[in-house]
Parts: sequence; C-alpha cells; structure tokens
Amino acid sequence: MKNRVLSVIEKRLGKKVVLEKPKDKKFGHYATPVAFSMAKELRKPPFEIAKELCEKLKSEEIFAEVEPLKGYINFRLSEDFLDSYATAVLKNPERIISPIGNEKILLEFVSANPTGPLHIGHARGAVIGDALYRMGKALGYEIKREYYINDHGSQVYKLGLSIYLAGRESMGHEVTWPEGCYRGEYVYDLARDAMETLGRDHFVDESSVSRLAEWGKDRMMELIVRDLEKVGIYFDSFVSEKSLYDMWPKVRTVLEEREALYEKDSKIWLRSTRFGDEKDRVVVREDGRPTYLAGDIIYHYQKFKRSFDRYINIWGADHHGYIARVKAAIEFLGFDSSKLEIVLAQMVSLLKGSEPFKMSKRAGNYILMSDVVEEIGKDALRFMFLSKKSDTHLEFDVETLKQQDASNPVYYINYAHARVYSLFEKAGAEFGDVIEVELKNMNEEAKDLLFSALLLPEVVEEAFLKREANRVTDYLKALAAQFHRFYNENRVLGSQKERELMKLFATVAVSINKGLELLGIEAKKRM
RNA sequence: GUCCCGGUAGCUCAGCAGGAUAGAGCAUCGGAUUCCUAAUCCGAAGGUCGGAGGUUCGAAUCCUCUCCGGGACACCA
Repeated sequence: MKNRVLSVIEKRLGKKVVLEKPKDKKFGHYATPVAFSMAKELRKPPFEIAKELCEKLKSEEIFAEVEPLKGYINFRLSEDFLDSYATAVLKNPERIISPIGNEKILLEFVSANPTGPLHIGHARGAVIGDALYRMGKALGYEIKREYYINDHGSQVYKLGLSIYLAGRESMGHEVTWPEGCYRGEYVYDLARDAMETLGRDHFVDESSVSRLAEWGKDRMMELIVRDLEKVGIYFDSFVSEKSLYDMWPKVRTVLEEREALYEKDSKIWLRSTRFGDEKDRVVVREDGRPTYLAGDIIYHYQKFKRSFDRYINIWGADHHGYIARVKAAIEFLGFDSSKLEIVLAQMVSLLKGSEPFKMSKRAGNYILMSDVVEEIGKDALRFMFLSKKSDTHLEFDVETLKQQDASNPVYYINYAHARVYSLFEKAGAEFGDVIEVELKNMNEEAKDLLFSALLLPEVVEEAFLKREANRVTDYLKALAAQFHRFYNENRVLGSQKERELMKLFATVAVSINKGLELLGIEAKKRM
C-alpha cells in the first residue's frame, strides 16, 4: 500500500520523496516532510512549498485529503482506495504479503552444542530465527534453515565422561569430577538410560567413554530436535562438524594458495589480521589437531559453495568477537564476506522473584526451554522473545512469565481476534459473506482502523529487512488496542452499518491472524 | 586496555538513514457493564531522553569527549 502511495506521489512530483507515518493519527495516514528539504534550494519557506505541492497532488483519486501543515504534507487515503485493499485481503488472505524477495538465503540458527538440553538463552535465537524464516518466506525469499552440530571437539568427549562418572556415582562408586564436566541432572538421566540400553559394562572403566560420548550426543540431538518441534521450529538440514573434516585438506590447500596460512611455533595460523581481525588465529595446533575455527572455515567454505545469495547466522552475542575471523577466512577462500550477515542475540537475564540468576549450561544451573514452554506455552514464549530487539539485553521475571492474565500481550491480541469471530458466529456469517460489501461513509475511526489493519505487509517487510521481528509484535499490539477501543465505542450487530463494520472487523482479524502466524503464534478464535 | 550492546516515565521497553506537543505496556489512582466476551474501554498522574560540548532552520536521533551497567577479548566449542 505504501509503495503504491509513494509511487503516485513521486510520479506526480517527479522526484524522490520520503513517506512516513505521522506521529499523531489526526494528521492523516501518511505524511512527507519533502518541503523542508526543498526549502533550501528554492529559497522559500517550507510551508509555502508544501502548499504548492498540495495543489498538484489533490487531484489524485487515491487521496481523500491532501493538506499542508507547518511544512508537512499530510495525506488521507480515500475510502474507495482502502476498501479495494480490504476486498483484496478478504478474497485472498493467504496472499496479503506480496512477494518482494528474489534472493536465496541460508539461515543458520540455534546450532546449540549437543551436550545438553536447550536452555532459555538458546530459545531466543531459535525463536528469532524461526520468525525471520517465516517472514522471509512470506515475502518470497527462498530460505533454507540449517543447524550446525558441533559434534567434534572435546566437549563431546566431556559429555561421555560425565555420563560415565554419573553412572559410576549412582552405582555407589566414589568419583571425582574434573573441571568442565556437565553436572546437570540430565547427565544422570542419560547415565541411567545408557545402563539400560547399552549395558552396565560401559561403566567399568574409561575405555568406553568415547562410545558413551557418541551415544549421548545423539541422544541430546534427538532431545533438542524434539524440544524445538514443540515450539514449532524445524530445520531443512543439519550439518555435522565432524563430517566436515574430510574436506580439510582441500580447504587448507585453497587457503595456502592464497597465502592465508603461515607456520609459527609449530602451529598453523590464519592471517586474519589482513581483513581486520585484531590478531591472527591458530587453526592447527602443535599436535596437528585442527581448532574449532578450522571447522568453521570448512563449514563456511561448504556453505558458500552452495551458492546462496545471502547467509544469515544467528549467534549468541558472546560470539561477536568471532565475526571478524570468520569473515576473514571467507575472504581468503575467495568469497564475498559481505554476503554473510550475523544477527546477534544478546543475553537473556532471568529474574526469579527479584533475585537475578545467571545461567550456565556447564554447571547445570539453568532454565530449560522446555520447562518454560510447559509453564507459559510456546506462544507466550515466542512473543516474549520476539517483542524485543535481538541485540539488546532482555530481562524478565520468570514469575511474570508464569502468569496467564491480561498483562500478557498474547492474550490481549488474541482476544481482539476472538471477538471478531464470536461476532461473526453470533451473526451467523462468515468472512466470505462480506467481501463484496462496499464501504461508504464510514466514520473516521473506522477508516483509521481499516488503514491500520492494512499496514501489515509494509510492517512485515520492514521487520524482515531490518531483522526486527519486534516491529510486528508492536504493530499487533497497537492494532489490537485500536480494535478494542473501536469495539467498545461502536455497536455492530443491529446497527445500520452492520455489514460494513463486519467487513472492517474481518479485515482486522485476517491481519492479526497472519501477523501472528508469521511469528509462529496461533491465533485463537475463541478464548 | 581494546571491541560490542545498552542508559528515555516507578518497572520493562519503543522511537534514533535529524523533523510536528518524546510514546506504549505494566504498576498506581479515579471512572465505565439492563447492549456483539469488562480477559475490554475511558481518564489522571508520571520525563533535566546518563552528562558536557559540537554540527543546523531543527538533535532522544548525527559527531567528539565523558560517566554508569552488561558482555566479549582461547591453541573451549
């Protein structure tokens, strides 16, 4: 809708224009401050320019009003124009969002280590990634979701060791836990499970730790996948770090050809400083074992070989120092590192009561995503994370999350949606029945509400391009509020404008429904 | 020390490719229901936009400095 309005204005004025939403609705649907920027070159006061421009634009039939005010030009869209959009929305709810994207995107997210269940911090990245996927897909992008499994390094061995020790301990043996072991309860569960499925003979001596590690890792992945499914998150592909190392000789040759590597202190270093990293990084240790970075280099080589137009990685903010070296590696490999975009998901601080507590996966002192889902439901969980920008710290109180009352915006939005459905039910009608109703002589509030309901596509577009799903949650909250107010002030059933208002409401409901769907949240038809 | 994120109402946060009187939710206080769900709505109160300079017609928004909070600075993944 915005693009349409913009093109009409630009065509008429013959110049590029910034179109914005006025801060206050009373100014109109859209506004442009273009007169300010023209003031200098024309050496005339903005309000005079605005006045002249208005005269040029008034004849456009998509506008009901074009008014100059203090240099701004304010536009009010015509009822016919809005109505035509409402009709289109109701005719084809599935295609509200028109495709604008033509890129192929590889979206990598979650990628949590398979050494423990997902905690609330992982959940944030998971939910953000999934929402991006849903929005991008609706906008016509071809997006693949990928999970990178860190199944190679020492942490997997430590998982095996932890299972072994937990088993020994529960058998009554005295054990000493080395630094860095996993001590969460799930380790004891795994040990018990291992005894049953693999046999107690795996707990005699440490020779079976590797076996336990392999087994435990697979178990954890199964659990992680199940947890994600419960929140409605799926992947198109999983890439195992371990499987990548076959390619290391080849990737290493590529790097060597480009003089990306050098040897020092009997280690192999990546010359990442050439592309802006603070220091060069070790990729192969003294004993010949590649570092984690080597794995990531191969992974990104393999990613870029698959020729996507863009790569989006969602990482925890603690990885931000890692960006420079990975981008450097990509450059060395001969690819364009600007195609790689990193979305950082900042830490989540949880409060319980008023006590802050830190999460640590390794210590086993953390909140499980699955527990939170069980308490507040996936929809509330998703909304919580999506309603804040990903790159800022998020703080919330677990106690608040447990409450299922009006303070939960998901309920508020759903309630608006449900009200529309209950109204249609009462009228014995369906959305399809009001498509052809013509909207005429509606009051200003109705037209404004309709306008708001039609904004979804441009909100989603901006949310996706800026990677800020919170624009959609904010929009839905505002739309719901506007609807509730209107609902309170206007009686629908039995009124002269019953059919018109029903069409308006249906459009609002479709917008809410679609908006929630893009966030992975189910719109309720009944509370 | 270097880098990243943040500092806006009592709390949690929007707004920041400069633009109209700085917004929302929660919490607080006061009101609204013979009528489509009051799980709602209306109203009140609440602000030196961390601080100081600068840029200009105009700064919460851009630049510099500075203070405060969180995080990252592995041959761990």
